[in-house]
Amino acid sequence: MTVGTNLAEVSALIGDPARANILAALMDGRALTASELAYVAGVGASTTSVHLAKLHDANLLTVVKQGRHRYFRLASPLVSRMLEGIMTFAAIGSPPRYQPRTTNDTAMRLARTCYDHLAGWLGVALADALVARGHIVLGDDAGELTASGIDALGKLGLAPAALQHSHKRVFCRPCLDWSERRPHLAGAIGAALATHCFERHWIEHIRDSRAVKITTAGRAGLRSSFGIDLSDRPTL
Amino acid sequence: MTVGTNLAEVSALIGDPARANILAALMDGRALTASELAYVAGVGASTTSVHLAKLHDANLLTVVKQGRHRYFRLASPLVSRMLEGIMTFAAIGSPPRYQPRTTNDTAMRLARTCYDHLAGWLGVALADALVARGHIVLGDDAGELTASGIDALGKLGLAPAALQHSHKRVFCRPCLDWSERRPHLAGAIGAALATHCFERHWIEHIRDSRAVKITTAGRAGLRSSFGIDLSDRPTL
DNA sequence: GGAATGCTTCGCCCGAGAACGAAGCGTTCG
DNA sequence: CGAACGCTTCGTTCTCGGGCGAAGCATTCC
Repeated sequence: MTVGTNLAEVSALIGDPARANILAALMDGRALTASELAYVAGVGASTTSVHLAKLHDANLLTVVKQGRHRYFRLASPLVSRMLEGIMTFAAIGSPPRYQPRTTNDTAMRLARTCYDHLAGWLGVALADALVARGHIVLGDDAGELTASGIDALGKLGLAPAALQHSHKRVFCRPCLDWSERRPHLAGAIGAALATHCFERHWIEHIRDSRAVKITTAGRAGLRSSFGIDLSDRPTL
Repeated sequence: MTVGTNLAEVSALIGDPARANILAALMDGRALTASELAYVAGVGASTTSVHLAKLHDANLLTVVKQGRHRYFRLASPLVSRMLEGIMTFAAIGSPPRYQPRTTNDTAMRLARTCYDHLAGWLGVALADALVARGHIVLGDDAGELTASGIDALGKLGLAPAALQHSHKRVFCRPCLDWSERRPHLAGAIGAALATHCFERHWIEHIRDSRAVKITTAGRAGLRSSFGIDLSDRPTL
């Protein structure tokens, strides 16, 4: 069976804990060096080298040499999607078993990027707020911006109507959040909202992570614009 | 790393050739018995039993007892999506290496179902035909039915306008075809087209497979309705 | 130039887990 | 009721591949 074979080969590649850690660390699209990846993988440099070679051979990673460093990154958005698909199942479809929380984990669960939009508690809260106010209607597979939504987001300077009719990209769709297990907003509108938050410095990237920090200005802005209350959330 | 661990566990589960064959065989949503799965897995009954138990424990499969048979099926659409994601990468992102073709493989590549819509050569040809005639505009991530498309599909009795404004489901989106490596049509419109073809007996399910057979009536109908020429395609 | 750094290659060890066959248990058929 | 069937459990074997450290090869720093 040629189909099953490829399925098995690729999955087996991801199925090693060290390699899975490497791939998870690269999920946000950054490029990391072999040494950094050895650290996140939790194994020695020599072992990591072998793993990276395999991932590279299978076209999961691309590599660029820079001086005496070798920077690895995910080879394509296809790889990200594949990994996100597996992680989503692992988080949602799998039995809710006890998982120790790390500090970084807490930050990731509060707010992080997912491709170009927001995920984590914040991402879900944002989606909830827009749905609660009748700005967005969300289905299982797609969503729709209502007239009041076009109006409200327009007042924030987002010009959603302009995005709405490009068919290059889905305008509004739910994206299952693996930590909250509920949908957040993806598609053009999700990206626009994330950009908006970054531009106003409501959120900032946390170094070496997909997690984002919610600034003081962000706490105020998210409350006044969307009614999102962060007072009972950890400051980190 | 709690995230990477789950990723690895799930992937390792899929990463065994026997289990991958089992999952691939269940991809179309049918339920198969343990014996049938033992056959597709290519291992003995006892070994299969262990594999099925693992897949079941991890919530990838559900099982229903019926007499002395145990029927297994994929536990949820989430599992299908995950597997489709991996298979897509395996087919597209991986190096184009030599793959021996089996008879069944040929049928699968000609026409098959992908969830509820059509894939394979036929699926891509259908998408191409609609795009070429200006009925559909396809982007990377979404697609749009044009006025001429609404008109043309309406004449076939599809009432696309009715489907278009339910936001429960994406109306039209491209879905990367792993055998053709080009997009076919998914979403509500893809499903409607597939249903249309089945209802008119243009295509029929092939027993024990996701592959579909194109009937003589189908060859005529696909040509007259969409200009799809199957004369140089194998009859099987 | 020499030392330090980053990464890879090699050889070895070792454990996890996939496979099988035999035996056991429950269901159905004649 | 006995036989056949479908599936699981058990015990054993054995292979694959991940792990490490030492050594080797680049590149860069001082």
